[in-house]
Amino acid sequence: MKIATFNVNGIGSRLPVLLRWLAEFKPDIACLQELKAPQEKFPVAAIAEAGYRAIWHGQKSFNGVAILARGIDPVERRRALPGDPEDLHSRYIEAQVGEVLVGCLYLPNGNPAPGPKFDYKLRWLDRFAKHAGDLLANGASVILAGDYNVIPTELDVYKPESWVDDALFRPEVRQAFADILASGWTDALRKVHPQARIYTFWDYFRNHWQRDAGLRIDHLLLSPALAARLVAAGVDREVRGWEKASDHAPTWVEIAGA
DNA sequence: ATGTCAGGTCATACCTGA
Repeated sequence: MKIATFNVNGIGSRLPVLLRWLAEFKPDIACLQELKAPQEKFPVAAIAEAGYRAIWHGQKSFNGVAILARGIDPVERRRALPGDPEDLHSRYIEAQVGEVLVGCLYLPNGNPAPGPKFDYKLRWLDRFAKHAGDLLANGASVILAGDYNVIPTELDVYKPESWVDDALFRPEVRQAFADILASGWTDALRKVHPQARIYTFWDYFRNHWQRDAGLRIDHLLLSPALAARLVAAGVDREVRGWEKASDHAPTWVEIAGA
């Protein structure tokens, strides 16, 4: 079973890229972020035509997350992170998909740091860590996949020194991510490729894609029950080179059985 | 500071968010 995460950067203008990726790479489950579309503008018919059923949480202008599953209904469990009813950003959705519980997240970018946006990122990370801990408690097969906006280590950025003041690489943020891993979650890409330089995002500035000046910020975290069945993980890099590409590439894991 | 996208609006030129 292949489970992927893909920050599409606008599902409206990026629909041809999304449909081509689904057709060519055929993930069983796909977590999408940055729909940048209100709830009623989600292209449910085109996605159904491609063979996927979906749940989504849209928002005007920015944010927005979705879970797609091929030939099976995602059964929604929640459409917000617990802990702050006043947080109205569409950044988290969770569903049971067959035997796997799937959490799809779009963690706040947090720039500029310091500032209120960075404070919001740290609060969101704290709420996420608590929820991740709750999900671990019952031993279920859980995956938390999405755009974390976290560069975990120096191996995950083309030029660490130019990112030291960025909200994606600040020590508090890296520590929060490391604490989540230490609590029992497995960073699937890093588990399969311990030393490799792997990027999932190349911004549109300064020919970063052409220079392979990227970041690894899209992550798939596995609970112990799923980590035990991890057989492969990777990035569909070529998608970043397609016409009208998102600035992120789809990132995936292969789980044995099912 | 720069750079390039998408989506939005006191709309065909700027704003935010990334």
